[in-house]
Amino acid sequence: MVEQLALENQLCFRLYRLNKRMNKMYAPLLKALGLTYPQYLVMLALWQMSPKTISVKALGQKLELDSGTLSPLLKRMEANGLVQRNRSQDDERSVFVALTESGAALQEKAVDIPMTLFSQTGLGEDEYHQLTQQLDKLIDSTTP
Amino acid sequence: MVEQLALENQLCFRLYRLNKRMNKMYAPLLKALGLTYPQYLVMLALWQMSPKTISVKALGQKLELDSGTLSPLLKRMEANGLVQRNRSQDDERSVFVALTESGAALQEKAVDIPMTLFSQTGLGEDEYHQLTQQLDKLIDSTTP
DNA sequence: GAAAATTAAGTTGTGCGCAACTTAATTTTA
DNA sequence: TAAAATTAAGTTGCGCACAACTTAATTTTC
Repeated sequence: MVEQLALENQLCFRLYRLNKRMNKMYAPLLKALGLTYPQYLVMLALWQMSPKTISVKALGQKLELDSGTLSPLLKRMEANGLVQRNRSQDDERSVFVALTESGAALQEKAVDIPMTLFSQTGLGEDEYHQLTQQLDKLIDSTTP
Repeated sequence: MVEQLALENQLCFRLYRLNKRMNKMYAPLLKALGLTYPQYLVMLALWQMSPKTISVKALGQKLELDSGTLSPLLKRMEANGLVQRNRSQDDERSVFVALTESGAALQEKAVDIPMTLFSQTGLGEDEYHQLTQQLDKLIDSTTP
């Protein structure tokens, strides 16, 4: 057996498992808000820029998702009353996404989520910041 | 805006993006072998223990996947001639997964993948090992 | 040793995630 | 300015990933 092919030695497998575990830690908290994890990311983006709106294109660049993922996802979020979609007047190819009132109001119920999750990781501040730095380095070196 | 809710400050978002980018870096290499990324993980597990076989249950524990994911995935892999599935004689509830000849032979074409990917990250040995240590720490603190 | 509980694999339904494609609007180019 | 190229969103098809459930086999309990 080639050691490099061992499952435990794969960086990608670590990221794969961690990402799934994170998802499972978020799931119960987000379910209480009626959100899936990628929908939560959309809400984070919209809360952050509210009351400004953002095009599907720009949202896709922020979240690194294409229209094949975003279009149906945003449709579901609109059906759930979280966002509204409006075609741009300037350029009728573009669609802008805006928070509804209840979508904006949901932020209140979400403010504690990051701290709750941070506590659940059991990491110290230092370890946390070290890790984010390391991840940023790798993210930079894999710019799409 | 609450700073903690900012998209850029989320550890989970870093992991989410990195995991997706990793997948996209692997995709073309794996496509040449007729594998998807999770199928590659199954092959890594099987190559590592070959010629011993493994139950679907144990494979699921290794990869942190449940039967809802593994059953159809293994069925596709069997249809592609990579693995065989056999119900255990001892316990007819269990199914054991074994490499076919061509599945085992595929390892030769995969040996260079880890090194190729490592090169593409542009990370040094030190950075790489620091990162894996950090990730292991977090993985440990989120044991399912 | 028969009923109850547990276990392993598989099925169903939903939501991503993306490649490949379509449609319609806008921009570029000749 | 008319044709060609580009762009934005959406659709289709496929493969995960998982919750919730079903089925069948085994183990536990009384």
